[in-house]
Amino acid sequence: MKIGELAKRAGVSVDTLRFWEKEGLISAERGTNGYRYYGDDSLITLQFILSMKSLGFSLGAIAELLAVRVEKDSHTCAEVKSLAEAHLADVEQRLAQLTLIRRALGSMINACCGGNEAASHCSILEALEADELAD
Amino acid sequence: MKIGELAKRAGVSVDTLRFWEKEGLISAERGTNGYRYYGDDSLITLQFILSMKSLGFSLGAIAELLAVRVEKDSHTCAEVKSLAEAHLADVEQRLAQLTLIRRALGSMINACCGGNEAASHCSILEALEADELAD
DNA sequence: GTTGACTCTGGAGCTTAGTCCAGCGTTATG
DNA sequence: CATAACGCTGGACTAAGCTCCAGAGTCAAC
Repeated sequence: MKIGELAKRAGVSVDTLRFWEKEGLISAERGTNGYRYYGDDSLITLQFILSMKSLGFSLGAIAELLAVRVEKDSHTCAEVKSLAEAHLADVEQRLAQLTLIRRALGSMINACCGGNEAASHCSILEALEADELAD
Repeated sequence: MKIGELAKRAGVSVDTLRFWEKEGLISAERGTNGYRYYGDDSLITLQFILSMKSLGFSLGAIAELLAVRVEKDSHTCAEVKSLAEAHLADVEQRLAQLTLIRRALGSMINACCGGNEAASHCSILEALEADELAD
């Protein structure tokens, strides 16, 4: 498929796709006309990129994770493993933080009557502190 | 405490603190000399901001969550509750995505021998797809 | 075979989130 | 009481990550 269709299917702009290519996140076959042509696998890559981005990973970090596939044979297993382990530690930490925030938001929602009264005792910080103490 | 001490304790620059104040994330008492003075609660706010930032939330979204406390009486419980519910849905989605990525990284690490061989079969995308199928 | 939609490259411009002065006032220490 | 360290404001600058042209070629449909 051409860039326009891929962009539409992935929900990003063609400019973004060309930018991500320049940054080394995606790649494309080129026709004799100079056009970029993509397969369905590109869509999966894009969904992964969008996920990672929404989680606050930088394009550089995403490229690093993706690069392993592209440059398979130039990386040793040891390199890949330690890279993956570093990213896993990062992911674990984010999960722990998100879990705390989820609990705090849950506490706020529970404590909050939801009516038309002034929300005098609803604060994410108070909920976070209460939750952390409740451990 | 003054801005320099708060910055040091929170691990951010004084410029950043002044910028965040301008953006409505934090506030400070002012002395007659014009200096900003902070209490210990500011440190908790800053830790929350740093957590949220590392998870990819924009300053705007963080300000929105924090604003509830500051403007307590001008928000109804209903407003606060629906805001919190929207953010909770967002957090749940991030948790789900992170959990998938954690599993994929775990699979990569398991599959990867860790030796000096070429890493021909180690890819985050392959691991993700394998994991999703394995459900 | 021309019109309109699509693609290309290169470069300028924009937003977010800071970072870094300059020029000046304030505070603390020897 | 000098001087170094700290604080203030306003504004310029930066990096990341897009976004938007201009100018030119390509393709598809009528």
